[in-house]
Amino acid sequence: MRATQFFISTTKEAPSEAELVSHKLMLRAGLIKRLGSGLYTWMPLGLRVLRRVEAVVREEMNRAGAIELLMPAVQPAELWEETGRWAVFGPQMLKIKDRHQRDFCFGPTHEEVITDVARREIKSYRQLPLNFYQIQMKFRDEIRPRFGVMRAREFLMKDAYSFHASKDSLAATYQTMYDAYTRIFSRLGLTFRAVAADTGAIGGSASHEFHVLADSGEDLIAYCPDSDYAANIELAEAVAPVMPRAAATQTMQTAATPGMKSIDEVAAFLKLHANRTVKTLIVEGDTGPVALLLRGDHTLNEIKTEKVAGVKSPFAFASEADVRAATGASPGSVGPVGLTIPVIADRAVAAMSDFACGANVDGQHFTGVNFGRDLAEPGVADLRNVEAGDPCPDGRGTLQLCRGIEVGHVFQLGSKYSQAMNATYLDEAGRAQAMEMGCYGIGVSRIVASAIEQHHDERGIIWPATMAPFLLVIVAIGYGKSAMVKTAADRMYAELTGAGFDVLLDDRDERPGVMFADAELIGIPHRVTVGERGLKDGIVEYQPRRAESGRSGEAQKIALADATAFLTGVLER
RNA sequence: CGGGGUGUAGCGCAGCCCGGUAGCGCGCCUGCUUUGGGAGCAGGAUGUCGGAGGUUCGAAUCCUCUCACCCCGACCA
Repeated sequence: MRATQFFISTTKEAPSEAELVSHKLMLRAGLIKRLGSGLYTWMPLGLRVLRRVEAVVREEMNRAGAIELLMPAVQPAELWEETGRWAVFGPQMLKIKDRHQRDFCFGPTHEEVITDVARREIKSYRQLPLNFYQIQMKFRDEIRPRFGVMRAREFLMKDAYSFHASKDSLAATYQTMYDAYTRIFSRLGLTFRAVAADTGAIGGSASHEFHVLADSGEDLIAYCPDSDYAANIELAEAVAPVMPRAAATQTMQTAATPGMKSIDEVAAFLKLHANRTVKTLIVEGDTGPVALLLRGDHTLNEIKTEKVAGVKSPFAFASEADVRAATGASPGSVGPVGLTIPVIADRAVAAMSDFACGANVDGQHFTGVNFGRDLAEPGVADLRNVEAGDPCPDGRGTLQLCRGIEVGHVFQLGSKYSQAMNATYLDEAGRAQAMEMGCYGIGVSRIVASAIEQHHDERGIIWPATMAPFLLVIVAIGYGKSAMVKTAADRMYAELTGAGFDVLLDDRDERPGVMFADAELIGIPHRVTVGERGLKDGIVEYQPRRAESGRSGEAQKIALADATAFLTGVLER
């Protein structure tokens, strides 16, 4: 591609809305343009990158035996009503009406559509297993779109759905997909980690997320340096303390804590560490409010909590009025002593003695509280988020936390959708059986942003070769003025393009600085500079795009006669 | 949904407090000079000041409403 026949629109300054490096660089490099909140145009240069990522995903999916198809982006409501998700999916789903006032949605995901395909097409166990995938725009009406294409409302996703006659077959395909994902993210040059993930209300036996590791990531991952344990913090188990509960040594006393609402205030006032206090959270339960007890310095894990028996799912805090009705006190002074509603303590709380908590009278707390003496033994569950230094659930070492960007998710669905939609096949005995299903997603557009998060410097993007929009840029200095430069650059371009490489010939009538700066901002992995200065001595200069390898440059001088051969060797690597 | 903030040329911003009819940098156009790290000089174009209403002789500026966008929060016992 010649720059004069392409469209490059770089800027020195990024629009003020951009927060994240990747967002700023994508805007500055002219990869994307914003149309509205969470809506982006992929400009020609950005689209090249997106297509590159797609190509790797497609290759590996095909290699793993998945079969590509393409489903409609707009889906009828009836399908979603069959699974009950029309009502359940919530405001994230963009619902639209056609001219006949019939309900549709812009697909946020495609389980319903693919299951409909499967139930129409698959009749016999002989046809199974099957794994279908597509690469398509999804729309999810995020509460707060942000970070450019990282959390956009419309985004490109690869979604695959597999169908099986047995759980074993599902497990085998699940592993195949897991391995394919590992290959995909490795080929794309990303530093990533597969982590155990929440299986949610859907159930099923296994789910893993693939996270690109980056401090800017929105997810927290708990991992163990001493074992292969890694889990999303939503899921990571906080194990019970090994030390048994100490015997009570204090008597329960009332302390006036006027106006104090937060644990920090109360703990500071009582001269206690927050880990000697218990906070009581009133949440909605299946049959009225439920009290949850958490150590003062711990944080509630809503995902784990909503799976606890008796707690309402989805998770919701009780209203202030309900808190008052259930406890007689306002939030801030609530405690478990004397409550008549169900009380569930986190494992850490269950092992506490002589603790402080709210007294169910505004402005009062108790100290020296003990289970079994001052109040009944509570129900016990794992309610809290793990913290760095917590013991690893597999018993080997301690947990660390890091941040990640979720770029992939594999899931064993089981028969949830096939049962709801009556997707059955006939087994060997001629009996109708619900198909086992798996689903496997990759955020294609998000990969582009996350790659930049991992690969950039102060000059711009540094693309891994597998997703670069061009592999090499020929910076031709004075292309329009110097016949010598034009001849050499054209020949090199023709030879390398002929050899199948994606080469950008910068034949613009720009000053050298502009061309160098653009090449670095856009992040093309290899650069060769052709100018009269070098050609007079029969040389051109080669420089790879590496972190911090700017103008100080360790440019390598190459004889013009050897240039094509040299570059071919470099690019093939 | 709650809180905060911002809307002025394609982009980044000033002007607003203290009302007098809009400016700077980058970019863009023309010409000349320049050509190995985002050129110089000269000339030029571009704005319903987010929208609606109000106050006023007069509104980018003050008031009201509204829309859009950004950030933070949605952990409080």
